[in-house]
Amino acid sequence: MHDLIRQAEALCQRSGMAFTAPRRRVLEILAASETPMKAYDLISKAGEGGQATKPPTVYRALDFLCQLGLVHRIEQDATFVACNHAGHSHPMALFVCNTCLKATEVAYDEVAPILEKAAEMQGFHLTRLVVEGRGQCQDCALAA
Amino acid sequence: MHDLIRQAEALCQRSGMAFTAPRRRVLEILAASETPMKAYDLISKAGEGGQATKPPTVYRALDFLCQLGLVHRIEQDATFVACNHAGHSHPMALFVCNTCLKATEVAYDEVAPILEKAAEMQGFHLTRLVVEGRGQCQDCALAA
DNA sequence: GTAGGTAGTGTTATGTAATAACATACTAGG
DNA sequence: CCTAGTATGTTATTACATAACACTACCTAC
Repeated sequence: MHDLIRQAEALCQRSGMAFTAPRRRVLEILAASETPMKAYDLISKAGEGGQATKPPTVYRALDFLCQLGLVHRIEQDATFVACNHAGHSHPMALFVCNTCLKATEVAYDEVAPILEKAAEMQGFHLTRLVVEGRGQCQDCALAA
Repeated sequence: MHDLIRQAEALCQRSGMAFTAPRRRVLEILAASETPMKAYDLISKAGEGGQATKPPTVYRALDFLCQLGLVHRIEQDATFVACNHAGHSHPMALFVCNTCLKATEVAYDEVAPILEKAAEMQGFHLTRLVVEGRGQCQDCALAA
């Protein structure tokens, strides 16, 4: 979990971007969370202790972290989750458990080319692909 | 386009559901639109002419139509689009053109099993799958 | 060193998306 | 009838996201 912060620092330094206080704060909170978080939970959490934190501050940090691939936005429910496989942004699907709400990352390297091909057959050229799922994770299946 | 309305009527009758005025109105507007629409555009459009239409009315209609597979919600940007392949809700991806904003539906029957398998390998059991893309459609590629 | 550009943050205000909660109407079965 | 089920109407509010502008820090070219 502190790994992620160090990775972020390294990544920023390499690409000449600033790993500023609000960006660090947002990433720390997300990294510490078991489950994906909603933006406004993040905002109020970020405001605890220190000075009040307003929406644009957090949204800007989130945009930055998403671009670097350190954080993913889950479109289905507008939540954000820290990425384990940080840095190298290869295509991955996010599957969210309906019970415990934890997100599981699954690589879909095999699938991406197929979808790209299917799109090209209709003349459509893909630049971004979102693959998300819902269901039940292993732990919750065993617990049931 | 009126096909879609007739299909909806038939589908509702078969399953004993009511194809009521607001549901029809929302589907008509979506069917007439070239591109996916945002909810509040729908709301104001639905309110033109007749009596004012409030958000819950439209959202309820959208929920209904989505469940029947007559309409799809595009999670990336919270828009709604009428479904050409209505009724039989086989898995399909929605690819949205960044230029003309039109949505193209692409079946991914081949891909779904692969993703399900990849998920199962991590003990995750899928109940819902979202596949969405962004890029450039054929028409816009040719026009460029 | 200082003028000007770039990148980032702080702050106010507002726009946009979605739903809770409750009242009302229609309709089919007993 | 009347009542259970289904759907709509209405008010209000909650949640998600960004526009616009002021300010600071830093860097670099003259």
